[in-house]
Amino acid sequence: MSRAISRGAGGLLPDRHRQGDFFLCDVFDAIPKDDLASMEHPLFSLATRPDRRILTYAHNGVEITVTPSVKGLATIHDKDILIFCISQLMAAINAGRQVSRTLYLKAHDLLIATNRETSGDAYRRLREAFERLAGTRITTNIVTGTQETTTGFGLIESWEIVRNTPKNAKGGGRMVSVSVTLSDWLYRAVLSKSVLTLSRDYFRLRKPLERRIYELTRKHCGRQEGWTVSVETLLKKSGSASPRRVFRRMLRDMIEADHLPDYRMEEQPGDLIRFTPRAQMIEAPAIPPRLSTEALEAARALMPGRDVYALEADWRAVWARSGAPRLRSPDGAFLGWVKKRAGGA
DNA sequence: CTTGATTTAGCGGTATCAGT
DNA sequence: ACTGATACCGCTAAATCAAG
Repeated sequence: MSRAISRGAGGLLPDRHRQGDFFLCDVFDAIPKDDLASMEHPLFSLATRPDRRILTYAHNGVEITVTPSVKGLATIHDKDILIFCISQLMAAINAGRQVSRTLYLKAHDLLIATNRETSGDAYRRLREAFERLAGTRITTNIVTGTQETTTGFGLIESWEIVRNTPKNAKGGGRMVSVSVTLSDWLYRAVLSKSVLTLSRDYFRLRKPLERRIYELTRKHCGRQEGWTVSVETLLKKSGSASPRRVFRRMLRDMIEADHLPDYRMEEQPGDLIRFTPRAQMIEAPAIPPRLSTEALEAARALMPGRDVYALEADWRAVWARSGAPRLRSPDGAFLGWVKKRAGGA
């Protein structure tokens, strides 16, 4: 009854849904101010109850204001939805498919990938998440010479949930499709591929703070040998509203749990935290295997009706997962994997 | 200046609360 | 059940103050 993986202090969530890469898009990378892009601007609330703070960041005369709607700031859970959307978009781009600002998703996929329940209550929460995402407004003023340009935008522009009317019990009230229109700037940021690949274990992180810290480390440490940061600046970068001592306590719990994918964390004297990449991160990124069009055609024949490019993306994920081995025959390996899948389900 | 007492600030811990 | 934020509690060290 008890899953070993979820036992113990602050366990990881079970890995119930393996799929393609996930990507993170830094909101401010889209803003054409180079020195801003290098900064961290916490946009998403870590709190589990409505956060109605107005966040303001100022740097070199540029001011950024994040204003929540009455529903509160978008939370880091809501960001998961955004990550999912961006990842879907990136998968389509990488597969060479046509993309647009509006994407259509299956509600079930979204809920599973973001580690939510699939109960009826989950639909309500998904709805609220969209409201927070669309309601959180970002305002910037950029001064160039004698002119000052002030722009405002939301995290997503619009959203739509389509569900069957709950007339009969048969399929009644089921959420069938979700369409999300990303804001223009976010869409352009994804198109220009200014995204960061996240560990597939990202969604297994339970704590919001763990997710946030991972994002920060992913961006700041990357593949470097280490990153040392003071608790104070980490507190600021994370956007946590907790006092420093409570925040420090959370960090120590994180160190104790040692859940962070790709990175190891330790406390150092002087109120410092050091992040070092785990062993497998050091290796240079491997070149993904190329598949011939013939192999894709053969895969299409093996699993008719399936999107072969999605299959390819899935297979690449599995390949990367297994340590990115050098393949003598990528086509053969791919077709073998597809055959196994076609036979299984 | 030294001594002692009092306030202040920071830390850690625990309980509570409102969210998922 | 578990999270982050908050409010307490007790403890310690530094800072402040009031005489001697």
